[in-house]
Amino acid sequence: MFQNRVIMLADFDYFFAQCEELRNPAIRDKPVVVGVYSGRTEDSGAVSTSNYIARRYGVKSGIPIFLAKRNLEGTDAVFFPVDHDYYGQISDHIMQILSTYVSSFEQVSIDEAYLDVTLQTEGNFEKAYLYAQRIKQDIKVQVGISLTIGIGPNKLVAKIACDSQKPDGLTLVRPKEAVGFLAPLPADRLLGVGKKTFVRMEQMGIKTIEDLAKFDVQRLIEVFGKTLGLYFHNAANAIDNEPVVEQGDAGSISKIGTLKQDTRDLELLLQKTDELVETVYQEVTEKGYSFKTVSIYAVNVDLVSKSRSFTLEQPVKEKEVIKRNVRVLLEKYLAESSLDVRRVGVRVSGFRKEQPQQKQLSSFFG
DNA sequence: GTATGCTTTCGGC
DNA sequence: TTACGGCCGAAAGCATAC
Repeated sequence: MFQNRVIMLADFDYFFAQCEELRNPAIRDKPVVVGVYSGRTEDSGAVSTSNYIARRYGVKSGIPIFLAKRNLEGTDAVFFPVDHDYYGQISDHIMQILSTYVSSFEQVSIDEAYLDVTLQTEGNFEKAYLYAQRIKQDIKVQVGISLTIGIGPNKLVAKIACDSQKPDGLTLVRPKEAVGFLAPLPADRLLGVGKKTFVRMEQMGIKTIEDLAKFDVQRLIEVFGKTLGLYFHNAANAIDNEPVVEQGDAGSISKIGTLKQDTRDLELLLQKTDELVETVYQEVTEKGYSFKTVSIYAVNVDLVSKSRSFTLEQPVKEKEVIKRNVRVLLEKYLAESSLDVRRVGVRVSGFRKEQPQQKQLSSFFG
């Protein structure tokens, strides 16, 4: 029908902090910091998001809250604890509006979504640019939130286009421009290229996406295997056929909590994990899942995190199975470590949806 | 030999 | 003399299956 797809990535700007600005517009010209408070001491916790004014003071996602306070001393900065329910409501509202603009929609997180607007724009990138302006304006008027949109011929290019200019950005990369747009960027900007892979690539003389695009495919396949080698070659040449599709449910459910005080006492740890198991189990049950893998997670006093997991032969759905395995995994972990634990977590994954009946099987045999 | 699955760690938000 | 969340999927490195 059309020569190319038109894909957008919409990313809500500094989302949690912008939600707080929306709730209380008087703070818009102040540094705004949203953090997760662990409850241990007054300022124990970490920054989740901050607005761009706070970022000028080096206050960004992940740093300790007390450090953020220190950096912002003498300013009229305001701090908030995360209010996930409120941000979720605003996110749902925006997502609902966005989804009316597209033929395919894929929410990737609370503040990001891919839009396939090929039909709506008739495959025309000039129309797409105007269309994106309209979408941004509509969200601004209806919800009061600004967002950044990247437009490209596929998800890969749309994502990198989006990253290139924010907040309140709109970046268009036409099909003809895509290869040149990616060319100067470091190869690790591609999904699938982590630290180790990037080092291996550098050793092969590959630093930029352009280097990767020009590299002999056969040799890429020899080094990284057929699947990855071909994927790298295509991605570097701005070829990506991943469709925009509604995401299924998450692949894992986990709960993590910070202990009142550090300990390596099994029973004290179990007190905390039992609480976490209750919440995890409730969610798993609501979704009607069976699960195959149980994991524990521990952050030691040195802030290094460790995990242990166990996969069952068959999917099961009993709370007792989680509890039993959490105990075994904690025992195993404590035997291997000598440090006190600061935070613990429980994770279950490997979900199967409960099959209420076996109708599907008949077609398989029929 | 390549694909898939499992475990642990990493990193983005 | 420090200091620091909670989640998720991706990445990495093996082991085993096909």
